[in-house]
Amino acid sequence: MPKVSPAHREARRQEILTAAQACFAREGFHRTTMQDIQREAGLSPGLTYLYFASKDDIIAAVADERHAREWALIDQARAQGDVRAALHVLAQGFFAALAAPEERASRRVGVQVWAEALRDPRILEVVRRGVDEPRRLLAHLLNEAQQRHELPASLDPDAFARILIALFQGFVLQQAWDDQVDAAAYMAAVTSTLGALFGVRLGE
Amino acid sequence: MPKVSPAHREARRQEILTAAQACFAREGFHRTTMQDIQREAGLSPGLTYLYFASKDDIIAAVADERHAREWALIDQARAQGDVRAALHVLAQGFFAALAAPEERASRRVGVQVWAEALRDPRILEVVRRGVDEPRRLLAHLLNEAQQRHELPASLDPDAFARILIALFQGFVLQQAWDDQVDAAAYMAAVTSTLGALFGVRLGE
Amino acid sequence: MPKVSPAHREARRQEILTAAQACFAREGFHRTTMQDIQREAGLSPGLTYLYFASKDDIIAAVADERHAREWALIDQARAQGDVRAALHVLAQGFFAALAAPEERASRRVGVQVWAEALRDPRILEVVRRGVDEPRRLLAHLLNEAQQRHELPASLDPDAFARILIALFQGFVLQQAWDDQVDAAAYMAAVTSTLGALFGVRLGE
Amino acid sequence: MPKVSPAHREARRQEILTAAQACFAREGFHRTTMQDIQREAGLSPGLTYLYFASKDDIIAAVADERHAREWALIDQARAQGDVRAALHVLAQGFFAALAAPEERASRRVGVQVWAEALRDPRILEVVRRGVDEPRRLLAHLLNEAQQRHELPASLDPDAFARILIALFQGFVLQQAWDDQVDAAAYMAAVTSTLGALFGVRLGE
DNA sequence: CATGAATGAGTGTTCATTCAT
DNA sequence: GATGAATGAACACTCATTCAT
Repeated sequence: MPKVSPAHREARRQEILTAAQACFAREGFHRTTMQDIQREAGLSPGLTYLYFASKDDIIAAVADERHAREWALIDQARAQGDVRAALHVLAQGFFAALAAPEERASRRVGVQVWAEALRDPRILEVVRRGVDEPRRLLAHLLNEAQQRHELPASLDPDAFARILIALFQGFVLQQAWDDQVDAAAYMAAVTSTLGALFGVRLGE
Repeated sequence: MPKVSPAHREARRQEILTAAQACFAREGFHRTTMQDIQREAGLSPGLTYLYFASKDDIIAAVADERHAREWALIDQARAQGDVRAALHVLAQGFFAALAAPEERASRRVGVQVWAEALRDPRILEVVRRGVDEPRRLLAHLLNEAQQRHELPASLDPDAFARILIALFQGFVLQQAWDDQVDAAAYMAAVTSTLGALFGVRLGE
Repeated sequence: MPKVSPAHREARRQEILTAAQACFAREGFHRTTMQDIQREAGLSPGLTYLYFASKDDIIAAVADERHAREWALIDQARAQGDVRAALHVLAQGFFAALAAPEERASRRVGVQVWAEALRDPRILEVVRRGVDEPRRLLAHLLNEAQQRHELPASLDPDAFARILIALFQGFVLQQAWDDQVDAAAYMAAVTSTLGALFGVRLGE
Repeated sequence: MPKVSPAHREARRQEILTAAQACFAREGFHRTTMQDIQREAGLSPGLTYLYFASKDDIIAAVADERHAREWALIDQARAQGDVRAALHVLAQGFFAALAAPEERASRRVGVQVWAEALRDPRILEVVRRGVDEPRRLLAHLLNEAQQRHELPASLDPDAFARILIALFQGFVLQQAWDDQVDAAAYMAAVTSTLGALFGVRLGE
């Protein structure tokens, strides 16, 4: 039987993750020390280890967190009856994340997670699922669109899903390196480019 | 008067960078120790420091290296008299890099460089130039294509250049996480997507 | 709330300083490694750094320590109502330090501190205060003695204070180089030399 | 048979020692690297080792050099027929060294040599001879002065010789720490203090 | 549960010295 | 003789993690 309520435990866990994400955004995973995180969270070293077994665990948990909203979005898209509506939900959701200034720190951490995935298999797993899940949904949706002749039949749905994801990822990178990038102009260009294929404005 | 020829010096420098890149691809920047690099290169610790002042210097040099081929490509593209030919050179060049299996290690390092740019201003500089230079060239070429009515006039050339770069970057990421991704299918999808805009097959 | 009492902390600090002084006396500042100090103190490397930020910090603290007893002596002398009594306290105190065999290690470290002062401004500060404070007090006392006609009025009190200090410093050096030097004979000679000026035996 | 003339060899040796002393005065023995000395002297690393077997050898040689002038002075004093004249030569010689601003660097190195003597037996030897030789000469001269009743018979000549040397050493220290010290005032005070014993002005 | 003092293997880097040329 | 590239042991210091309290 836990000595603290599950709610309290979860709140503590979140405190640590929030503190960690703040540190990671500022200094990166490897320049951030456990002590940094502990100081930021106002917790003792020992306590941290009651919630996470290692620093790598915290990194993995932060990576996980980052994808939580994406999962929600995927589910929401899946719930739409209509292909077009589903695509709309996805487009809106992902590009909203790109435009929101308050997500900047989170996006910076995201880029680091992408690199970390190359070294830590657990994080690779997280990242892969973060790509594969939307990709499968998108491929499914695109396939349906093809069957309705809203999209050229010659297009490979899976490859095209990768394109849509790349358009998101690439912009996250470019924006991480330069705050001044015009997100709206990018989205408009994406919309009109894809519109040429769909005969529809996706981003609206 | 130096005891070793500049050519020998340069060869040594390359040995170190090659060894470093191999280590970085395997273990990442931060899990790679200087000793790892020295062992891989078969050189003593002291010698390494006659060529690079610090580990960060090596990382920066590796980042630089990675962009050298891109610069060459850019120059080659610029040298083409024809917009279409120039775009063709760029498309071929970048996507060839995506498909080549022997570039895998290099691409993995590239992803890490992207993350490192968020922490080291010198690397940010390198990465930014690596994006800005192609972007400007692309925007210029796209603009010319518009004036020849080969591309819709409504398209923002700069934003569209970012799209092309994102298509490259996103695929690098997806491929870094999963070897099995079908590069040819991706390129075909990109080609046909853009072809809808251009009325031309770029990737051929 | 600290887990260890301030008293324990201070004891630990002293352990480190004592160990450091022992090493420094044997091997000098620069041949002594942090590992030497840690081994001598029986402490782990990490712990050392919870008490001192750097090796230089330890050296500075050791230098400081060395002057602590001198300050106490100065204060004690200042507290004397009588010039003669004050001079007596100083003379006794300083020359007692010269004669005590158990202070040998400390005196050896002292000589090194004198040299280190030429390189480390923080130590220069410590050393300067260690000279200036006694000098000012001595000059003041000598001046008073002059006003009582116990000392020739022609004597420059400040310069004479420097002489008294030099007599101490020079002997510390000579003794550091050769254990066999006869401290008692030196003190007797100093006493009779100065006695010729004062018409009084200082060192008794 | 040497490949270079002895004169050339000696000149080279001097170049190295001069460069070393300059470095030592600036940075101290331990912060000065062999490379610093080599750069200052404009010589290659290998060449340095044809003249000195180690860095410690250079330090020892620099220490030796520092005493060369003192030996000359001692010899000059010994050559005087008259005790008073001999003391005069010594007093003039040593105190001239204290006042000369161009000797500042040399005096700074001297203080470091004093500390180094505690660690390196070879340097201890040099330093000891640098003290013992003058001390014996002074003791001898003072003894003669006593026999002429120019000095109280009760004075221990050897201890008094140590006093004279201490007056020199102490001032070297005080001056090394503070350029602004008034050398003339110090010498005047020494002169009048000792004059009370001798009934003669030594420093003039 | 919570603390924070303590650990110690490991890090990037330096530098006196050597030796093939 | 002279060079300077090369060596590698040693250094000060860090930090993820543990565990007695």
